[in-house]
Amino acid sequence: MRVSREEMNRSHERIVEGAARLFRERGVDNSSVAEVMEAAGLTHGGFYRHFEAKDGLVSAAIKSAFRQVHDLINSNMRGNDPDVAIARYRSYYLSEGHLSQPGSACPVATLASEIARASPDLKAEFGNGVRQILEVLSKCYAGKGRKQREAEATREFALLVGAAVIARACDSDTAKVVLAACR
Amino acid sequence: MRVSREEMNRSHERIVEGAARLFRERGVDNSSVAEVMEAAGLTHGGFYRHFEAKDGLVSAAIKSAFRQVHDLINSNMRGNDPDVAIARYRSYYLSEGHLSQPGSACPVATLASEIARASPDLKAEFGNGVRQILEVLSKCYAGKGRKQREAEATREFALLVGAAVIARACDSDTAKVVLAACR
DNA sequence: TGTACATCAGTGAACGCGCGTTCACTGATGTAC
DNA sequence: TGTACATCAGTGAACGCGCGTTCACTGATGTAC
Repeated sequence: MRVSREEMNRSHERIVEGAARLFRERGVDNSSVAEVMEAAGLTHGGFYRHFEAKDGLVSAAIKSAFRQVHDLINSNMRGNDPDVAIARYRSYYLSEGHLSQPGSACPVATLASEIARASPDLKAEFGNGVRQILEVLSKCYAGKGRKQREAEATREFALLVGAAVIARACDSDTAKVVLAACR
Repeated sequence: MRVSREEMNRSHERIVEGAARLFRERGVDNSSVAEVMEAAGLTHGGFYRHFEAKDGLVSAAIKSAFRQVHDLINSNMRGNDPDVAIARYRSYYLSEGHLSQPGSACPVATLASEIARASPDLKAEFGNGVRQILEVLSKCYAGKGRKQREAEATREFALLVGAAVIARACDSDTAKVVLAACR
């Protein structure tokens, strides 16, 4: 039966946020529309009142995941020394908590290889998210030119993404060695 | 009709090497058994004379992909200064050629996030491959203790994997910026 | 070395299954008067 | 403010499709004599 506009907006949000979590946990292709709808407390048929196809949900979920981590970085940096902020971010990124909770983790470390095979539109979406993260991290590198700060932030982020991706794909012994070297 | 043992061994090799390429290009779940067999010049039904299930092929393909890149690193280092070798490896890893040919590229940058959701056995397999790469790269860092050299090699490798993973998932403008900063 | 027979690599139709998507339907919501 | 009706968010059965896997079959290979 029809629900109110308010209720529908809440449903939409639950669908997108649930997808943002499920996609990071199990991958986009391994998360079915039915699972996403069930996580939102709905049935699969209603999905197409919210999106024309699964593709649209992927785009919305990526946006949502990036917004989430972007907010997290911003709030963690507020009131902190830039230097301290970077150290905290690195420590968080390579922490057991971040690595074992992919559903709320950085989408770059969880979704990148699937997006690598996706449409140009999704890649552009993903690129936007990456640039936003890099922009915030750049502020943590004092002195030198803007370009140099951006380059340093980029290298830092690439190191973190690489370490997280490798650690999650290996047995825990190998993961520990990799993480220890990168922390 | 039955074929000779020699012929069967050749088939097996074609299956595994084709899978190692296909899995890196399209992902494990997006490559069907039928596609792998077709790439090997066979039909899907014969697959089960070579493996009990697709899982076994994944394991063999990962081994094959790691062997391939491991050989490549080794032969590229032969006769080179350790310092030069690292620079060459970095330049190769972030090159257009390596990034645009995932089928013959480093399996860590292409398969890691899928393996992250796989069985402990596959993760152990993957961990072995990673450790072998790190071992060879470690030799390029002169002086200091063995542990310190290993840590430096690990950070270098994580940076490369992260940069490659990010670059492949973004629009080409963002990719260029990321690669320029990491080269 | 020949011969007779068991083996088994490879074929292609068929299986059950889960997927993304469609559709007729329900009934509360939103709107026009 | 009430009333009558159109709209449409959500339901659940049904669709075609591709997947991993199975199986009866074929005929060249490998083996025992």
